[in-house]
Amino acid sequence: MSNNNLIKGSLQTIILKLLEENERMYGYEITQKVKELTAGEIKITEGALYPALHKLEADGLLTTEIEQVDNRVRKYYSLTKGGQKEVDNKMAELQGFVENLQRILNPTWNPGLT
Amino acid sequence: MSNNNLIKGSLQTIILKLLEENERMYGYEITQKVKELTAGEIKITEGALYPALHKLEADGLLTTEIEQVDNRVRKYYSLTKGGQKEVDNKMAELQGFVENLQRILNPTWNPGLT
DNA sequence: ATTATATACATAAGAAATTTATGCATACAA
DNA sequence: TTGTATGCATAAATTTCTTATGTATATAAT
Repeated sequence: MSNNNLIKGSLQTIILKLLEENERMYGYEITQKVKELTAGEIKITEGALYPALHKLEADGLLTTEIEQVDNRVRKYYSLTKGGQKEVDNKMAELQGFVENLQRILNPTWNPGLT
Repeated sequence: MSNNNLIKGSLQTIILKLLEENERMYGYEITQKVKELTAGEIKITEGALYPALHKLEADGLLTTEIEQVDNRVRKYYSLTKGGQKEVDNKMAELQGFVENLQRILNPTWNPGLT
């Protein structure tokens, strides 16, 4: 994940959320999407992405379909029902953590502000 | 750090920021402060905290003073000049990361909103 | 007495998530 | 034939953390 040593542990959440929005995606597509959304500031490395995808699949949160496109193999991932539930859990967990972080780091910050 | 596998790498930022606000603190005090600020949701473990403090000191960002209080030893930490600069760097880095995370996870979110 | 909890430091073994490096394979441009 | 892009994958090493353990003092509970 680029030069950021921050927020290890959010990769699963990123994958799940992107798949909630996009129905199905393949690995390389995810790396490009993240790069695009963050103006190149966050780069997901293959060494982090593929093991994460395999784990989510092993945990029953994702399913795969393999397709041939232009003589190249693509492995599409999509959310299972369990995966769809897990998106909300992970998002709530992450949001809660970020709020706690704000309470620690930003003394003037108030969670009720709009 | 409690049951949160999220945000590994933010501990240094937390330590530096708390020391910017409090002039000087000792290890146990830091764990209690974080617990208090987050209503017990984030608990910094000793096994994470002390090695982190030692590393920050070794890197020249913190200095220490040992004192006896009620027959117990306390090791007070405070920011060096280098440490004071590093607070801003780490905070900017973390804020930038959180913004990028929002761009990925919250499609309707706009960084310019007030 | 002695057990538990709180304060206060520290280190070591193990687990988890990542980076870095490497490998295979196709397509296209220089 | 060299480099870049696409597309998958795994292994070694590193970082960062959890869990467990150890030392020590003080106080409250059993």
